[in-house]
Order: sequence, then C-alpha cells, then structure tokens
Amino acid sequence: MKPNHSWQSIQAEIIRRISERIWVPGELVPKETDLAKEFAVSRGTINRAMRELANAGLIDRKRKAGTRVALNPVRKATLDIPVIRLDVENRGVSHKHMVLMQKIVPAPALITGKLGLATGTRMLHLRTLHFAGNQPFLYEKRWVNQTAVPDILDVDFSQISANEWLVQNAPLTTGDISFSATNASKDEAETLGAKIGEALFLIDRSTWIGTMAVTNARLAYAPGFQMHTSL
Amino acid sequence: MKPNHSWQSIQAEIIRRISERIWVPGELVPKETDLAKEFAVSRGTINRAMRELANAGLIDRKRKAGTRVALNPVRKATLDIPVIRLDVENRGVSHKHMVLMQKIVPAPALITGKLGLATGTRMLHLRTLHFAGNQPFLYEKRWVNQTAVPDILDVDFSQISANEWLVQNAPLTTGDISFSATNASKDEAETLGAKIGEALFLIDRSTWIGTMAVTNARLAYAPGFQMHTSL
DNA sequence: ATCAATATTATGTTTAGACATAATAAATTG
DNA sequence: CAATTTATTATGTCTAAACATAATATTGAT
Repeated sequence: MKPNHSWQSIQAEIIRRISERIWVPGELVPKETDLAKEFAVSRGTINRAMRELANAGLIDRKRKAGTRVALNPVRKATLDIPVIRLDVENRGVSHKHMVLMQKIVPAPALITGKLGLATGTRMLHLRTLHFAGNQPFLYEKRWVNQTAVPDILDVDFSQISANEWLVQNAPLTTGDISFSATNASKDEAETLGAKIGEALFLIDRSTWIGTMAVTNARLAYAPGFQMHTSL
Repeated sequence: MKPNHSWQSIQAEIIRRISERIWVPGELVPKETDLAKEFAVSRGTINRAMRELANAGLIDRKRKAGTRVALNPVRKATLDIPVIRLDVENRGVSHKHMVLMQKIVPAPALITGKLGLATGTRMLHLRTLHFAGNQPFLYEKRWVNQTAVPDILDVDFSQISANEWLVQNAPLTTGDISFSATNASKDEAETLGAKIGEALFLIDRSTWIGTMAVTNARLAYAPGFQMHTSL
C-alpha cells in the first residue's frame, strides 16, 4: 500500500489539532492503532510522528494510560553553542583572538568546586580576548584540567584558541551551562572597552568527559551582545 | 531473533567511538548495513540510533555519500521555557504576581516593529511583577495583540498571569527569543528591589501564531538570576 | 575534453507483524 | 474493606523486506 501520509504530514496534522484545540489539553487523544486506521498508515508511522512531539514536551505519553495533550507545554529553545570563531564569523566579521595570560597555578576553590576536583589542584589558566573585527567581543577566563587533556600543554594558543582546540580534541563532553548578567569589573571593563559597572552577558560553562573534569570557562561578552534563537 | 543491543546502547557505542576518536572527524563511518551486521540488529535499529545523532549535529549524513563524523560539532543546549509560575515553584518557593499596570494604548514603534504590526496599533500593555516567595523575581513588560487573542480582554489578571493565560490559550506559537544583559533603570531597580545600574538578565520574546503576531514580552530578572541547563 | 544522460548506492521512509514493558484495571485474597 | 496478585492494554522497540530519494559515479555523446 502506498502511503498517502508521510509521518511529517501526520505530525503537522497532530500539531494542528492541538493548536486549534480540537484535542484539548489534559485530554486523551486517540490511540496509535486508531490513528493508524484514520490516516491509513501503519502504527509505526503514527509512532514516529508522535514520538518527536512527546520529546518536545507537547504531549505526554504513558504505556497503557495513553497519550494526552500536555497541560503546560514546556517550550524548548535550542541554543547552538558553536566554536567562538564560527560564532563571530557567522556575524559577518572576522575573528581574531589574543592570549592575555597563560599560566599553571593552583585553581581557586570556586573552580575546583564546580568541577569536582581537589582544592588546590594545579590547572592551566588562560585569559583570552576574542575580537569581532576590531571590536572586543568576548573575554574568556578558562581553567583547564591538565590531567584530562595533557596534550593541551604543547598547544600554541596564538595559533588556535583554547576553545577551538578543546572542541576538536575533547569532543562530546557533557557539561552544564549557566547564563547570567554581571556588572563589569575594572579588569573586564578595561579589557572589553566597556565602562566599569556596565551590564555584561555572562556564560559559565563546565565540561566533563565522562566523570573527568575538563574545563571551566567564564565568557563575558561585550556590552550589547545578544544571544538569539527561535522557538 | 532477540536483540543483544538496543538502539540506545548502539547510540552510546557510536558516541564512544566518536569521542575516543576511533571514528575520526571528517571521515566516513561504516554504512548502516555493515553496522547492522556488526551489532547483529536490523538496519532500522542502526538508523534509529544514528538519526538522533545527525539531528544533534554530531554526524553529517547524506544519501549515497554516507555518514561522516562532524568536523565542528555544534553543541546544542536546550533551554526549557516553562510558565513563570512553574519556573518559580520548581525552585522550591511559592509564586505570586502583581499587576502593576494594565492599559490599552498605541504600542511604541519598537514593539510594533518587532512584531511586524502597523505603527500606532493599539495593544494591551501589562506590567507584572512576579515574586519568588517574598522576593521580587521578574519584572515583565508585555504587549499583547488584541486582534490575535480577543478573549484576553476579559481576563482577570489578578487570578492568572498573562504569561500563563497565553501559554494555555495560545499554545504552539512560533517565536524568537533573545537573551542579553542590561543595567537596571530607575523603574526596574525600584520595582525589583535592585540598585540603579545593577546588571539584570533580560529575555525578550516575541511570539506568533502562524503569521499573526500575538505578544512581545520583556522579562527583566532580579539580580543574581541564573538560567541553567546541561549539555 | 566537456557536458548530459544513466546507473548505482547509502540513507530515508514505510509496512505488517511480533514481543517487551509499564501502568492501569480487575480479580482474588486476607 | 484493604492489600496483593493477575490480567489487560497502549506505548516502546525490533525485524525483514520493500520502495523512495538524493547524491555520486559512470557512461555516452558531442
């Protein structure tokens, strides 16, 4: 039998029924076998269409209990976290970076705490200023666990930024990110060409390979920066 | 034949091979039929395991050309955008809100511009202060297109916040979000109990149903707010 | 050699059937 | 009646086979 409906068209129809309240939030929707009959497709196709909507939080599915339209659909925004160089270049300007500091010292407790390392662990500390064209774009303070990526000690960071080296050489890390706002310190203001106290967008990211802590980066963006995405 | 490998265990193994560089970025990986043989599963199971990795940007797949490990894996962070009330309650404190202003006036050009409405369009303007426990949490300035959701004019916003009403009554909107940082204005500082100039985390969100603009919300979070997610 | 037509191929989708699993409902027991 | 066991059921996963589709590779014509 040739399919009159692709899983994508069925998914679109399901979304329509939810958005137009033909299927009411909190209520059961027809089961897969019934929908399969209605659309004249196999159950697998219905399952494919619904599975992604469940992942997206639009519907709640439970074995035996059936499928319900979510009461409070949690909207999910996906943020692409590209390499900083590509992030800059995608804005249509050239990227360059400058290493302001590079040393191996015992990391502060704040950092070892976040990464779950012993206090006083000696780590590679880097401060890098990234430029978008001639404008300071991002001030990066990074701590790297030498034990996790020993090769990093041989890297010439004037050639490749630590950010990019790590993405290429320690891919597929797990991690967590937090976004916040902070008033520019004197150091940050001078480095980014901002005024002291000016509001900066801040990303704090810690990454691990398995359970091995790799790096913590504190990214302070120049004033006016916006991170943008669509729903 | 009973499966020795679930699609998830296969996916984990693929991830391992990529992260441990057994499969090198840029290089072709074995084709589905070969992997199916190796893991003694059907091709469908391999496809299921790989498809999600392709969506996640970890691998690039092309018909006939095969599958390659992505050169610059773009990490994707997914942010849950829940109803503000649930966001607060998930932090373990009670939520309440207070409507500070409610009026129907011609919207400023900044707003109509973002939403693609005619300049001077009369819109419902709301200013709402959300509390986490007794602490101001979020100052919301919202513009609503009455034409898109006429029922909103009858809503008692002391009972339900505009945010929650819209999530429930105008679900499945598309939209875009931008995140930034701003220095607290006098109004914002007084409302949120912050100091003038203090750095505030800002979310600006515009939503549409199809091509019909629904609302623009400017959410200024109290100092210290962090938005958190994992990779 | 260059360009267009054709064949090949890896992934994409779908089906019908089967069994697994989790959650509920029903039946049974104390 | 409450607590436990058993049956039921909707979703979750998997298979083997088939056809569709988009790229690439090859062939053939100019």
